[in-house]
Amino acid sequence: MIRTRFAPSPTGYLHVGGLRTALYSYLFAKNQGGKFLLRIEDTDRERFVADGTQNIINSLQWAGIVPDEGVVNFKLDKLVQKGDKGPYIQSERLDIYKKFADELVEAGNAYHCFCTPERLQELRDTQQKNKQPTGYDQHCLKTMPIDEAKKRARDGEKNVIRLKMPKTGETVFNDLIRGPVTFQNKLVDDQVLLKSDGYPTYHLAVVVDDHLMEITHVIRGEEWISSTPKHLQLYKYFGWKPPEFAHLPLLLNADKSKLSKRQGDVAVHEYMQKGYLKEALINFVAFLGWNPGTEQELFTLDELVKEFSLEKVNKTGAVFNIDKLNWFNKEYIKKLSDAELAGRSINYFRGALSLEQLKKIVPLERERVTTLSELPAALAFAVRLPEYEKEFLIWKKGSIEEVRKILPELHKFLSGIAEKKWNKSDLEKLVGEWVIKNSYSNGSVLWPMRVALSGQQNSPGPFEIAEVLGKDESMARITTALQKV
RNA sequence: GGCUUCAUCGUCUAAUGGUUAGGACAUUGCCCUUUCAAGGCGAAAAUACGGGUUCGAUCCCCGUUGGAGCUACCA
Repeated sequence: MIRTRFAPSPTGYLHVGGLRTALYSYLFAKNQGGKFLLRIEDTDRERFVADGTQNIINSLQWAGIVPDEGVVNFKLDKLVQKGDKGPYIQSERLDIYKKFADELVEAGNAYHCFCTPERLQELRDTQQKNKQPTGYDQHCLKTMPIDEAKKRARDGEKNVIRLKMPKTGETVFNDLIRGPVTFQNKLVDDQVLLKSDGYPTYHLAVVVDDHLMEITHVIRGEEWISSTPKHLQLYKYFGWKPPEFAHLPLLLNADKSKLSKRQGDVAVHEYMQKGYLKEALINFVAFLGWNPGTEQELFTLDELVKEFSLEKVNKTGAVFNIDKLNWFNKEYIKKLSDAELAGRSINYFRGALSLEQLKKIVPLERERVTTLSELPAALAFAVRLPEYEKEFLIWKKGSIEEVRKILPELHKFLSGIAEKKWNKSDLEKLVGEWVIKNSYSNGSVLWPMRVALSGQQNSPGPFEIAEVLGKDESMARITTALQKV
């Protein structure tokens, strides 16, 4: 049984890079008929963000990436966990990590270290100055008898537990995306496994949990490649079978650096609030580093599940290009029914319109907006006629005299049209015939009619507006125009 | 500095030891058109560089250059 996990750290809100990592893990698991779990890695108390976990869960839920196991929900101010391999929140597993760390020390595969941060910093500085690789020099291991170290630790002296990395040979692993990756063991640092505050570092916790939770495939960001030999060494020391690893290429800023807050929005909820559709964000993010090899570009989540494979994930970092996202969003807005569109955008209207009203007017602008949040401004003219200059009514090839002549005639003609014919196609036909009969040009009639109805120089066509507005409101707006000229 | 890794249009990408190097977004021209969109048809735009291997390399190998990641008691 394939089991993957997404294991974010609540040091902030879920960002789009994390969303993609979660998505790929989810897609792979689902494609293989496996399980996808969510684990919260909250071992960094300094950077802990109180509502981070909640935000991560909400964002994933919004996107439709639902974990089968682990932290599956946030309800009534409480995290909901599911599964028999929990807890799935690392801060609730401290005793487990402690036990395994002690086990390593007992076996001589890890050791207590009492070095001060100052000494460590100094060490790094001189190593770098001498063009040496950086890393702990095993000072405490070499200079302190094991029993003394254990005693001092037992007596409560502040210390950390470090991994005792073999200093010969090499560690090789076969990355599912990159192929074999090799490291010289002597260059791998004696990483801290258990911090002096009793919390594990990522390296210990991730190995222990992935093993205990029976994760078969670790799908994570490329930034973890260089610490993978440490993880592999831990599997070896514990005598556990390591999972497969797939390191995903990074998401990049326009300048090709690792995607960061500094250069625009990165949090999923920001896109949510701006009115990007989950379908668009998912589709877009899925295509950053993966494609099906065909020319199909629009994929639902289910279709992605069917098509996804790690073999088709590429190795190069991908720039997060908002123009492409915008295109996807427009495509998906076009696909929604009027009712769905109205439902998804109603919150942006802050109660100003009912769902029924919205359903009616939303077709006017659906092809003209990029995000849902643009809808209230775009549709304002349909709710209430804006103030406008009478010059707006003059077509570029026309004149005010022409408007003064035609508009009253048009008003008279329209008022004679029956309510039941007051719809886009009938109006188009009737007015069209009327224009021809009077030998007017389309523009000299349609332009002022459209401006009269919308109060704007740019807008949807006059007939669709007229239908949405209804006869009474339409006639009232044309009367307003008449008064202006 | 050290280690790891990557390299096709501006961006996301496809392709194969032999192609006019394909598509999408963006840009741009034309058409449609009362405006703005949408739509239709076009255009411009890429294999980083240098060596090999080969009858032939974008593709395989080596090097160079460039980018990125890591280099914490952060993940």
